[in-house]
Amino acid sequence: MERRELTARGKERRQQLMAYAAARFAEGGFHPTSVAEIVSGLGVGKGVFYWYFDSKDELFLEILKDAQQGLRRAQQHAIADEPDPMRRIELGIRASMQWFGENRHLANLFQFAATEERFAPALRRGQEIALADAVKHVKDGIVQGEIRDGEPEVLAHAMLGVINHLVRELIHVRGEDPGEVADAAVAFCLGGLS
Amino acid sequence: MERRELTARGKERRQQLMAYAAARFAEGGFHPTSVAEIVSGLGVGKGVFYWYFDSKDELFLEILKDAQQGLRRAQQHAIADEPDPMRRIELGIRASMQWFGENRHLANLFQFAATEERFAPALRRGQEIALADAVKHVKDGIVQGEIRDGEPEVLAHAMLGVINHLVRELIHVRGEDPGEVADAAVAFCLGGLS
DNA sequence: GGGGTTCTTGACCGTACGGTCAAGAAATTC
DNA sequence: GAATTTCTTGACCGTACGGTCAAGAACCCC
Repeated sequence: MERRELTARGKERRQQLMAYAAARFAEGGFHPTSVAEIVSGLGVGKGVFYWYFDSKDELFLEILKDAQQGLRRAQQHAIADEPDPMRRIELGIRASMQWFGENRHLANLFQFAATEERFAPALRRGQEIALADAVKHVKDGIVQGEIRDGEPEVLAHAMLGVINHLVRELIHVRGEDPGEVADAAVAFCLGGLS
Repeated sequence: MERRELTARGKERRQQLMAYAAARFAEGGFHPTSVAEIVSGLGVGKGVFYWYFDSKDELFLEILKDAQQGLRRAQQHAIADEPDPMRRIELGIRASMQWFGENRHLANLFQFAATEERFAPALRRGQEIALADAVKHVKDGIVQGEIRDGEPEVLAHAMLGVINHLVRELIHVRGEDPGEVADAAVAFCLGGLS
């Protein structure tokens, strides 16, 4: 979609729309949250929405992309200076938990995106990247003999499953501390890998 | 909702509607799949739908309840005669994978249900039961010294996370064999617990 | 085969939604 | 300060949806 250039003011509006819409989507669901609801909640006219986005779907995809980028950036930043694969895995898990702790509502959006065909491909693209990162570390760990031999992709998927689920159930629903949940996730995953 | 008595023929129709709707919801999403689409796909009039269900929402909740019951029944049946907690956990995992292998599309419905406030409570009720089952086995395992000390609920959640994610990504998306995926899940979970 | 019940039809209704657009306000540029 | 571009308004449009209902078909029981 050909996106026109925006001024600084315009970029801010765009961010405002995305942030507010993300919160509403996470709380009430994508479909039940109407465009009218989003703009009226922000006190602006409907035209504003369609000035910045071509459609409601496009907005959702942009939110999704932003979120995935943010999460990945947090992970990369956390493990940047760590050479040991096991430690990298641990730091990655902790960074993910931390990030989700600060962006609780986005877990809901990822979850929803997986359930609709038109959003699933976009979600998958981001997940493939996260998976590839994890797989690399697992392979390194196998080479070093710290991880039992097994299909690295399956092991990596298992870790993602633990992280996703604990984020949802313990951090998002039960409001537990991301640091403590991360301790449990790290212990479980490292045990599961060895 | 006061449900009237149904004849054998009526019960069959009801099942037919639920099965077909579940398949469509899983494939296209709950909201994008209209009632008109469901009935026309079955070659019946719209009145049939509203004879058996009060609303689209109620249908979804019934599908959800049925699915959760089916899964739990499969798990209970699998572990019925096994006294050892570790083996019970293993058999429970295998039974879950097996069941999801035969009901792939339902994983999507569970996923979606979690994202909308009006369905989340119903989903949660079923999950609490599954969690309680798992917690019991984990506690038994701790008593027996086969599982490291830790919050049983967190460990149980971690297992559910592994199962859910591997079902989605490996069985549903990649079409892998439930038995093999179960092997990996069991290995990862038992490692994570010990 | 008549009378009652269960089930089916599909046109119809009200509404709420995503999206458009002509008109104009603000900001920016010269 | 006029011209131009960026942004905003909100009434409006077409449509598709969930749900209703009067009418009737199918089935069942005596």
